[in-house]
Amino acid sequence: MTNNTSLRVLPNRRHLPGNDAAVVAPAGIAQCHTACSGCNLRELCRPCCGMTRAEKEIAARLAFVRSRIRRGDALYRYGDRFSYLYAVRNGFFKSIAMLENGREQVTGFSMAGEVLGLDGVAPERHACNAVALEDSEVCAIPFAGLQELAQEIPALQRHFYKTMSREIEREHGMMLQLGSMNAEERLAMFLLDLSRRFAARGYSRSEFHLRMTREEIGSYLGLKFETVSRTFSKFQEEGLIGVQQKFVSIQDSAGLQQVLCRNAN
Amino acid sequence: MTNNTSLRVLPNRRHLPGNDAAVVAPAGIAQCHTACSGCNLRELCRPCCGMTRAEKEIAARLAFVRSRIRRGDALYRYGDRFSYLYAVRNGFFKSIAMLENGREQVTGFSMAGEVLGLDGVAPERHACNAVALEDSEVCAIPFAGLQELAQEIPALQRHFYKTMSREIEREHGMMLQLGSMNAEERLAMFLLDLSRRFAARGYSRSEFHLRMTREEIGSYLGLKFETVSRTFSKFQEEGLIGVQQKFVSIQDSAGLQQVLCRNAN
DNA sequence: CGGAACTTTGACACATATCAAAGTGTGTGG
DNA sequence: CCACACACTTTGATATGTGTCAAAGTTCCG
Repeated sequence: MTNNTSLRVLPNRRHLPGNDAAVVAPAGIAQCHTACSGCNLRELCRPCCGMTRAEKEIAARLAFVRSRIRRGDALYRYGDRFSYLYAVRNGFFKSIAMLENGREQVTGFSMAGEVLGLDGVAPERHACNAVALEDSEVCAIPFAGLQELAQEIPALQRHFYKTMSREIEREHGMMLQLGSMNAEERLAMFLLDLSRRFAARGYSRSEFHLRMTREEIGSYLGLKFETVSRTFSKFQEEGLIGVQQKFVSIQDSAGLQQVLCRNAN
Repeated sequence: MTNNTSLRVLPNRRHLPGNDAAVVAPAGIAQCHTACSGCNLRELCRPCCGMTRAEKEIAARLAFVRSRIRRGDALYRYGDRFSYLYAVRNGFFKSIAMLENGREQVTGFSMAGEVLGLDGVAPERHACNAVALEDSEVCAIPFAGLQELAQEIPALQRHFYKTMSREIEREHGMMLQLGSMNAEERLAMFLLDLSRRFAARGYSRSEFHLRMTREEIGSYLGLKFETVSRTFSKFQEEGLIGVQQKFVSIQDSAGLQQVLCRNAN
């Protein structure tokens, strides 16, 4: 059923403390110098805008490792050594950060064309778990190689800076959301954000199915799952959206946007 | 009173929409190729560990512009063109992010040795206001020059990556704090974080005075200022800290740390 | 000295959490 | 293919933490 010529399944590594020799790309994974044509990665792999032909040739040197992650499996875990950035080719991931006392929280959802793993650059270990919410494919980009290459190609360097800075921006936005918004506003922003990102990838802006549970949404938004569920119901009663389990249709996008304003101080 | 030979005061620019020609470093500011000896910057300016003598000479090419910011003045404002990163030499800053609907929130406090302005890299405009909470001095580091230089010096490049990644880490931590902690836990973390940062700079770990108001702390932690005040009082009653207006003494650091655990789910 | 900004404290309101129970969907093994 | 178990979702009743409003106290600064 699976095509093993160029893709392999990453084994579902259980995280054992101290076990970090067996890193993310086991020897078994086939290396494929993909041309990346047809890949819908938008952020990291495609600084083509600013690249000369020569630079593109250099870029071809960088060996991307593609791999499949099955639903429920971890792409990486807290404490794993940081060696790769991951560009999501397709599928859907959640990132989970941990605090010392065992508390954890979903810090983000990643879909096709987005980059995972930036959290690991400074500590050289991953600071969170990344788990696939559906069967997914990623390109593993060796960070050391990327650094070398960026040293030669200023456009790539700039592009990478921007990717990181955009992540900082995104988190600023989340802090605003978590720090100063009520449940309705948080969920409205969440839905509008998903809608925008699906649209940017050519999917419907108004109908999509959620890959995550109410509990995961709640964790991400700093709410309990019951509150998420109630707020979904409320939006539905108000005619803003239609919900049926994981299927969501946005019926009044402008109305959702107004939710963000109506409680503004 | 002010020594104008090498330092000048940045004029207090009121932000006018569309006025971004007059950027952060007006012609009047004296350029000083500081040797940075004695400067206690820890993050950006001093990747000396990995630098050879030749690299250090190259680094000397990068012209840092030092400037003073008076209490209450903005180092940069939302929408300003991004040209510089700022290393805080001394003093104290708050960063304020804005949302479309006029809502705003303190997203961070910066003290000596920390870097300000990373939010501007991707959008090429600053995404928040940075305001001095006391008379302060910064080194303005031209980002374009830094990029060029980093192109030549891999160690600097890596150092800069790490600086950005550390900022991402910090914001993950804030998301956890805002998303899953109650008021006591948030304030305990805040105090312990301040304590640690002061200690790292050679100041007392147990006694310091807050540069920010209760309202600014509240904005940062996603709480109202009354709640901040009440929680301070509660900690004092419990013997964890002593508070007198802006002066805080940490009397039971371990006890504060236990606050973080006692409500852990 | 007077006023402004900030802080503390109290009383009460309200949003969200908590606890509980029923309902729905989904996948698996017989 | 059905039946069962499990995970997830919805909804209700109640509890609680934090927000809101108000007033008095403190500090700071002109």
